[in-house]
Amino acid sequence: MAVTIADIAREAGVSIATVSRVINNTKPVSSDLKNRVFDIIEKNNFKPNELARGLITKKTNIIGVIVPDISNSVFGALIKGINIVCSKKGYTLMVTESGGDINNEIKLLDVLADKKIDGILFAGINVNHKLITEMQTKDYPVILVTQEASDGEGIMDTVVHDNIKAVYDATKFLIDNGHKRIAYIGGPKIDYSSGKKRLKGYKLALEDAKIKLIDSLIEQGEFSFQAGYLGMKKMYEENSVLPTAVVTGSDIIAMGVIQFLTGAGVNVPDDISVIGFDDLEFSTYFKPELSTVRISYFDEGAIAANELIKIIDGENITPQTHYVPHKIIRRSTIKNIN
Amino acid sequence: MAVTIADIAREAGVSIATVSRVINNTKPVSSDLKNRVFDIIEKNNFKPNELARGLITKKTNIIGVIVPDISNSVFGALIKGINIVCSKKGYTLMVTESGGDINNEIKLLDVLADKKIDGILFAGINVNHKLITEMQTKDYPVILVTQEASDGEGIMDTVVHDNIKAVYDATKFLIDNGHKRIAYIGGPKIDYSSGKKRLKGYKLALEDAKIKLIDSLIEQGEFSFQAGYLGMKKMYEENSVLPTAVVTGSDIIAMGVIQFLTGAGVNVPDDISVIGFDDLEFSTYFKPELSTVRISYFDEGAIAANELIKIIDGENITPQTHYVPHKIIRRSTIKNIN
DNA sequence: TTCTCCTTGGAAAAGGTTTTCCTATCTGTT
DNA sequence: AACAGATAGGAAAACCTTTTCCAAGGAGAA
Repeated sequence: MAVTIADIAREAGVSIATVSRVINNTKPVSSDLKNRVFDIIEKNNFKPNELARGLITKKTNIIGVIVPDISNSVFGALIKGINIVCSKKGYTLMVTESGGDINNEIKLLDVLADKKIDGILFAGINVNHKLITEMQTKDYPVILVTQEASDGEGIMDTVVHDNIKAVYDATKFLIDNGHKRIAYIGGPKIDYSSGKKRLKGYKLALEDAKIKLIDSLIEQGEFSFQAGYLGMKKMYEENSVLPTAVVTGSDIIAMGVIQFLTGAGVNVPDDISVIGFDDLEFSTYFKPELSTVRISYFDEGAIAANELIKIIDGENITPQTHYVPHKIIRRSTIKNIN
Repeated sequence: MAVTIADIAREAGVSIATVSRVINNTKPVSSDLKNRVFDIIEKNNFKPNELARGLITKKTNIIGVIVPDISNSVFGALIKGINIVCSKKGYTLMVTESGGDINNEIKLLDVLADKKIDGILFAGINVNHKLITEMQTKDYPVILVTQEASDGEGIMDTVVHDNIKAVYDATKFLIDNGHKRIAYIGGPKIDYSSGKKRLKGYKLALEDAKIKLIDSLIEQGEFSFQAGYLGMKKMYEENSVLPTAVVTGSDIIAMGVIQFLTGAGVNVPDDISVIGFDDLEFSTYFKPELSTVRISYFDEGAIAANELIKIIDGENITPQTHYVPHKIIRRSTIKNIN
């Protein structure tokens, strides 16, 4: 049988209340007594039962995390960032996987609620209105990370990278390197998804540079190697004149694109330049080494966790969107054709 | 205020005990009454407080996970496998990261105990005697995964791949392809670590094929790209006659090896064949496509989780080591020189 | 000296369940 | 008709804390 606070109280010859006060330092106790109690606690290796404690304090020091895919390295980095700050501040993580399915996400919101978590960090694929209203009925704080809410700006506290700006910068980087005929192969066209935002960044950059948009130079599909390969293949077959550069929605897509190109006898970067997105650890090892937009999902996680803990601690914070900076990383897949 | 079981009892005009029985189906209740209570529960969206419940049943339906590195894709796959079966069986995961540090691991064992988890899945780097004894003082079951205990075979229930056999097979595969001068570049030489086991598999295979061991063809270091690169570099510089094939301790190491080789003008696989270990998703995208030993960390996680839940459910299981099968995957980095 | 206020500590309620005893009713058997 | 045994439900203890309310004693002020 585990030792309880009552055992300590008995052995110290004081009341249970006093022991509790010593532990939590919640009311003055004479230092003599305090030391005696501490010694007895130490000796018996007593640890307060966190279930009993949570039952009354309504705090568990557990933070829930919902991600679409645990084994995806993007979310691996995110969770690592979250964990670094949470563990430092005495929180433990409850990690769940939604598969990106909204019904699953809603269910997980409840599963975690039942565990009495203190708050949730939510990484969704498509954070739509239904999801938002669902979150707002809960009695714990939720912070969006990785992905903004589809509408209702300013309602949810959010930590993301600026998808529009990032792809804008990537595209502009290619333009600055002399490219004019620039293709885009990106993620799915779900409303308000990051895929859509990234496409917008691409369009904006072309617009600002007064470059005309060519529909046949835009492909959208999954965030996968396969989709990159197929997207590039389609574009290759349907266009008599190829682009000189392609902006992609992720490193994985970029790799698929390059795979096709190389197989088709098109040299990267001599014939076509390619830029990825994310900067996976692996992108350095890829041949040719992938130029990309570096996103620190680790930082996103850390910042979001910090923000959530502030809210849990009762700081009154007005919801806002925090942008974590991105950075263009030049490696071997971009050629300056100026 | 959340609705409690007392509220339901009052509204139904029955005792709290009855409501509890209806919920848990723990004693016969007339079906009329049962339906009435269920309706009221539904209407009020009542969910039993899991803290209060856990306090008395001593069960939380939480499983703790300890891994060295959350963002490492090996552990990502492991956790995904664990989660698939746990979530299906009504358990939620509490994931923690140890950094592979033993003191941290010991601390986490307690942190999770304080959360009253029902059991732990432990993936360590070096599961030594100290750790084992520590685990055995706890009042929850622990299953080792990914990594066996250093000594005391048969004490801990364990789910791993057979490191010795896997590298043995990899080495033998090269031998069968006509190679005789085979190098090994693997993980660190910590006692009882997987690195050491893999080296043993390599040695055994050579021995069985009556091939003499050459010390200068063995390098051990971190499980990293860098270490692979440097290990191969050292070997390249110190040996006047190069190996025709190299067995590596991981895909990442293999990539480092190939990177160096390619840079030094040595062609893979024409001049030197290389085999990796793990079969990361990425190894297909690597150029040349990496031959490797496929380990399913996903399966390891799933099997281990199943095993743990059995134990939690009270099945009396004698500790044993479960081996999940591996598989040689031939891609483009091995040449048959027969 | 008397009164007030602060300090230290205890008793018991509260938090929300499950479970152990009981009791009363009903069914079926002889 | 009488009795055993099954069935249905309630009261209260138990799980282990924190916290509220109260009391006693001591210090300082008038």
